[in-house]
Amino acid sequence: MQTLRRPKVRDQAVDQIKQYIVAHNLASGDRLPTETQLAETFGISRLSVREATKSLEFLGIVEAKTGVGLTVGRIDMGRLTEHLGFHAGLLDADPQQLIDSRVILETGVLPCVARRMGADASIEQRLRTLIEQFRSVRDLKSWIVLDIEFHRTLLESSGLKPLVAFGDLLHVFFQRFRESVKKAEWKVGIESHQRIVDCLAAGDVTAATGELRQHIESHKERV
Amino acid sequence: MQTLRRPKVRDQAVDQIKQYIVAHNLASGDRLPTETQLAETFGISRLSVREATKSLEFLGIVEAKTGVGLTVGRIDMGRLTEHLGFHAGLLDADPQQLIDSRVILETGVLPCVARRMGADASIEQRLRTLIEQFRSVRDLKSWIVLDIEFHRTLLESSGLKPLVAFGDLLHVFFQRFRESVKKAEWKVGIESHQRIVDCLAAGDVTAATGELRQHIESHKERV
DNA sequence: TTCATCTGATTGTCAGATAATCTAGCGGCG
DNA sequence: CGCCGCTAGATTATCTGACAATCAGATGAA
Repeated sequence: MQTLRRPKVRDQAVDQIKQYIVAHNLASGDRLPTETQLAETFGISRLSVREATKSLEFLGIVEAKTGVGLTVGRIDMGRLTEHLGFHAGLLDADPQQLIDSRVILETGVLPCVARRMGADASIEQRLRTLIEQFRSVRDLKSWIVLDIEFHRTLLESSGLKPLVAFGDLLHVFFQRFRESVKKAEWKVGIESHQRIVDCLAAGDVTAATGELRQHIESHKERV
Repeated sequence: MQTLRRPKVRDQAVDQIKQYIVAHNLASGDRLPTETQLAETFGISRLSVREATKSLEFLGIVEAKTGVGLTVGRIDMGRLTEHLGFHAGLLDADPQQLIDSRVILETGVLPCVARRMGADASIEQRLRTLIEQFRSVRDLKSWIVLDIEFHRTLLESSGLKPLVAFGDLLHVFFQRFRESVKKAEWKVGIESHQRIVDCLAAGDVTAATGELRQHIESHKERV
């Protein structure tokens, strides 16, 4: 039997606010109508509008300042990670699928990265600087930060912003595996990063792809 | 100067609820106290508790059912991507990047799809059924619906849910070019779909990849 | 001009009330 | 005994009205 449920007012409000942002082509920092105005426009109480804006604010889609008003915000994955990662058990994603997705995503951009690397020397420079920083890492926490940074930079080097955004999201769900990385594996990971950049710089995309695949799939052993 | 601001009640509530989940080691589906009880426990009004739970519900950390109560939720990537369209990486992305991202995403899953196709005949069946439906299409609107359905099915065939979610998101931003597709291009697109499935069924991933790349990149002419 | 102050606008929080919805238990009926 | 509908209680969903806290800009004095 299909339980037909009345659509909740607050969810409608969420959709309408999002729709408002899109329709008016608002960017980060732009003003939104006040809560009262939104309530009147949508024909609902201010409280329902509030629940909607508070939800959107939680994700960073809107920002609210006391005495000022609502503005369009900017989603940052750091905050998202913080809220979602507090209890890894709640994340519903198959580890196997996460790994495979990352492999496809990151190996997929390599041809693009190699091409741009040839045209812009600063890209290789940036990656190599990161690898240097790895050598002075002492604790797991900073290793994780650097590892995420490295893979993010790799995606950024492709110049494809949508994939960077998606990569960030994957990392949120990936976090829990990272925490079980053993110290012995750090060194292996660093070497692996090194080889990937070397291959790319040499224009050998195939070798870089194989190396990166193996690097990411090494997480499967910890599942 | 450091602007010290009074910590907001609902943010404290959010933290306390998260803390409650961790402290009691609750898993997905477990009951939470009622809103009233939480309000009393935290010494705040029920409204503030509500704003906190609604925010957490938005992310999927908790679930609220009318007449039942609050339970701990399960965070899935699909829900998140649904709201993540506002991420700067996507809003700012130019058409070129969207196309390139799609190429990488969809060609990336092809090896995986071909592999699964060999093991499960229903996958090929599903794709071919869609191609059949294309032949009876009359207007642009239904062609678009079918086209999206085809590419979604392709991604689903890989079994990688995260990529399906991301593909859905990309399609939202892709919508605008689709509407300028000329009728003459329909037929080309349909033939293209046909060849992709044929190549996959024959196990020729390389040919399928080339075909699919060309198929998606044909949108570049309309930018 | 420059600075302190005032004022209006806007969000933040609270209290109380009513509607909608679900679960569980009760009782009737075959 | 077992099944079914129904009621009662619990719980979230929504609304109304009110007041506090905060901030940006206007106002006015030195």
